Amino acid sequence: MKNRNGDKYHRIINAATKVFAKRGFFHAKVSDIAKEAHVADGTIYLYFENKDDILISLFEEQMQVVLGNMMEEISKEKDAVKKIEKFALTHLKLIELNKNVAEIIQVELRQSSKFMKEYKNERFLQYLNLIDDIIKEGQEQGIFKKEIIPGIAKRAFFGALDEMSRFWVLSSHKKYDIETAAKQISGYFLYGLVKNAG
Amino acid sequence: MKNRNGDKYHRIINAATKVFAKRGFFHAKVSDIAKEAHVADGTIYLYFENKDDILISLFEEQMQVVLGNMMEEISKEKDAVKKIEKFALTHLKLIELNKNVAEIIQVELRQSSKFMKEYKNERFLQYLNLIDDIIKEGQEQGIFKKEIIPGIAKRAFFGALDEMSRFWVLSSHKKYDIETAAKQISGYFLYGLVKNAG
Amino acid sequence: MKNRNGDKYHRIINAATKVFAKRGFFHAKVSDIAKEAHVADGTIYLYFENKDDILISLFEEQMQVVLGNMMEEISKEKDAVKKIEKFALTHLKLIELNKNVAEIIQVELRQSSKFMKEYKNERFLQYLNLIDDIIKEGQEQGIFKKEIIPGIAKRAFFGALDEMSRFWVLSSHKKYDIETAAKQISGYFLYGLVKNAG
Amino acid sequence: MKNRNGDKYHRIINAATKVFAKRGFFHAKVSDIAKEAHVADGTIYLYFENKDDILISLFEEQMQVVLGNMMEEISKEKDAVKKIEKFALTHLKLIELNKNVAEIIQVELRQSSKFMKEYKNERFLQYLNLIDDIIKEGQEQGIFKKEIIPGIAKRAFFGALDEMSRFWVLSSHKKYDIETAAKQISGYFLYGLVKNAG
DNA sequence: TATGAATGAGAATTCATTCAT
DNA sequence: CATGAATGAATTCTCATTCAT
Repeated sequence: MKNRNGDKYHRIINAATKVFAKRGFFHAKVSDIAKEAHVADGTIYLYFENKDDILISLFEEQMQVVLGNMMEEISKEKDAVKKIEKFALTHLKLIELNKNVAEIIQVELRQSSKFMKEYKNERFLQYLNLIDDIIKEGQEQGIFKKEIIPGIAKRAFFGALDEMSRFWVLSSHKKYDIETAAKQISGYFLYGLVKNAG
Repeated sequence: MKNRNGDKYHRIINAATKVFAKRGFFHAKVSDIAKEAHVADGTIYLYFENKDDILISLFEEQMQVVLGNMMEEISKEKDAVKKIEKFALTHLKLIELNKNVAEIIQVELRQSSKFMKEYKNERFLQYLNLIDDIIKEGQEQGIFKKEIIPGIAKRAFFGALDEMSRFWVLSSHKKYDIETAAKQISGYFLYGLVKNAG
Repeated sequence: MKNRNGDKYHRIINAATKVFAKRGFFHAKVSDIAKEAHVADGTIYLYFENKDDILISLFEEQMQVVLGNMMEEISKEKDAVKKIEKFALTHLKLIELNKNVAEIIQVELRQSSKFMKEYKNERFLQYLNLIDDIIKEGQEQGIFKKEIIPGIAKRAFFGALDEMSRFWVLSSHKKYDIETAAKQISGYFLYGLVKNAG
Repeated sequence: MKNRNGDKYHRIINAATKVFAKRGFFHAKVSDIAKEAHVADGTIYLYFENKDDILISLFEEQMQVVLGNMMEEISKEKDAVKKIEKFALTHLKLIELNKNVAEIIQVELRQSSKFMKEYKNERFLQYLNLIDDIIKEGQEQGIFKKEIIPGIAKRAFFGALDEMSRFWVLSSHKKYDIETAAKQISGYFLYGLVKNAG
C-alpha cells in the first residue's frame, strides 16, 4: 500500500499539478514531476502506483477540498434559491482560486475516455448531488416547480457553470467578473430568460 | 497538397472516427486507422498532414454538417422561445445520431488544451453564436429580459446541453429520453426553476 | 534494359545533379528529382534501376566527359613537367566549372563504403592512371627520378589536388585563385619544398 | 546532461566504431550499436543526443588521441624536413593502427556534406595546422622556399597522405609498406619528382 | 525509504518502388 | 512510353517503470 501521508506525497501532488497544467497529462514526464518535487524519479513510485494514479489522486485530493468548501458554503444558506446562487458563486470562485487544478480537471481528467469510463468518479458525483439535493429541497419547500427532474437539472446547472469555467481556463483573460457571471447563470436557472415567466 | 475529396479521404475520416471513439486520440494508432479504412499506413499521409490533422479534419467536417443542420432547423422557427427549444432538441438529436463523433468532440477535441489552445476553433464559435443570435433576437423582440448578457447565456445554455450529452456519451444507457431532456433544459433557461418566477 | 539515350535520360541526370548537390544523396528524394526533371516519379524507373543507379550513372557520365577533356589537354603537352602542370590546372578548372558535379563526386559517391567497395570504380582508376602514365613517361625521358613509385605518386598527386577541391567545394569562397593553387601544387610535386633540392 | 565518462560511454563509442565501419553511418542502426555494446537501445540516449552525436563524439575522441600522438612525435624532431617526414610516417601508422576509425573518418565524416558543412571541424583544422606550423618554421629557418603558400601546401600534403590512406582503407591489402609510402610521399613534397630540381 | 541509471516496448512517419491505367 | 496514387517496410527516439544499491 502506498503511503498517502507525509511531506513527499503532497510535494509530488503539487509538483504534478504544475507540470500537468503546463504540459498536459500526456506530455508531462514523470521525471519532470520528480524534478519539480525535488525527489528522485523512483520515489514517485513509492507514493503512486503509476502516472495515471498521480492524476486520479490529484483529482481526489482536490475534490475533497472543493466538496468540503462547497458543503460548508451551502449550509450557510437556508433558502433553496439562495443555495443555488451560492453554489454558482462558490463554484466559480473555487475555479478562480486554483486555475491549475481547474485546468487539469477540465482538460486532462475529462479528456480521456480512459479516465471517464474506467474510473468511477465518485467525488464528482457527490459534487453533482449537492445540486440535486438543493433542487429536491426547493421542490419540497414548494419553491421550485415540481415538474423539474433533478437528475437533469443538476447536470444542466453544473454544465452551465462548467462551460463558463472552461472558457475562463482556456482564455487568458476574463471578460466578465465572477459575481456577474454567477449572478447571471443562477438567474437563468432560477427565473429564466423570458420576461414575466413562471 | 493534400487531396480532400474522393473515396479514400472519407474512408479514413470514418475509420478514424471509429478508432478515436474506441481508444481515445492518444491511444489510437495510425496503423489501426489505416487497417480500419483498408488502406496502407502511408496512404493516410497522402490525405492528412499527421495524426493531429486527422482529428482536426474530422472535427471540421462534422461541424460543417452540424452547423448546417442546426441553422436550417432554427430558421424554421420565428419565435425566439421556439428557437431555443428547437436548438436544445436538435443539439441532443444530433449527438444521438452520431455518438462516435460526439464522443470525440466532447472528449478528445474540446477537452484537449493542445487543440483548444493552439487550434482556433472557428466552427465551434460559430455554433455558439447561433445561440447568441437567438438571445439577442429575443431581447430585441422584447421577449427576453434585457439584463441577460448573451455572451454568458450562450455558454451557459450550451454548457447545459453539453453536460447532458457528455453524460449520455459516457454512460451506456440513457435514463431520460431526448425530448424530455431537451424540454427540461430549454424549460429551465426560458422559465427558470422557480414557481411564478419573472 | 534501360533506355540510356533521349531527352528524358539527360534531364533526369541533370535534375539529380542539382538535387544531390543540394540535399545529399541520402536525403535527396526520388520524387524531388522527378519534379526537377518535370517527369513523373515512375518515369525515373524507366531510365534507371534505382536511386543508386542514378548516382552511379551520373558519375559515369561526368567522368567520361572529364576524362575526355583531361586527355585532350594533356596530349597538347609533350614534356612530362608541363603535363603535370597542365593536369593540376585542368583538374581544378574542371572542378570549378561544375561545382555541383564535383560536390557529388567528392561528397556523395565516395561517402559510402557501399559505393567505394562494391562499385568497381573504373573511370576513376582510368583518371588516376593518366597521372601514372605521365610519371612513367617522365621517368623514361630521364626527367623524373627513377626511384619514384608511380602507383604511390599518382595517388599523392591526385590526393593533393582533391583535398584542395574539397576545401573549395565545402567552403563558400576561394582564398586562392585556381592558377595560383595549380601552380603551387604542381610546384611542390615537381620541385619540392626544400630550397636547392634535387 | 550527458555522461561522457565511465564504462558505458566508451563501450558505445567502440561498438559504434565497429558498426559504422561495417555498415556505413546511414545504414547503421542504433539498435545494432546497442546490441554490439551490450546495452539497451535507450541507454544510448543517456550518453548521446542522437545518432549524429555518436559519430561526432567518436571523431572528437579519436582526433584528440591522434592530435596528441602527432604533436608528441613531431616535437621530437627539430628539423623541418625531419618533421615533415615524421608527420607522413606517423599519419600512416596511426591510420594503420585503427583501420575502423580511419574508415569512418575517411568515408563517413569527412565526406558528408552534412557534417562537413554544419559541424565546425575544429580538431581537423588543428591537425592540418600542425603541417602549416612545420612549413612556416621551415621557411623561417631558410630551409623551405619562401614562395610556398602554407595554406595550400598543408592541404596538398594532407591530401596526398589522405588519399593513400583511403586507398588502404578501401582496399583489402596493402601493395606498399608504410615506411615506403611515407618516405615516398614526404620525398615528393620535400624534393620533388624532378631530377636535380631546386 | 530513497535513488537514478538502465531498460525496452512502442509508434509516427518517410519514401523508394510498383503497377494499373 | 508515361503517369502518380498507393504501398508498407523500416527505424529513431521517448519515457514509464524497475531494481540494485
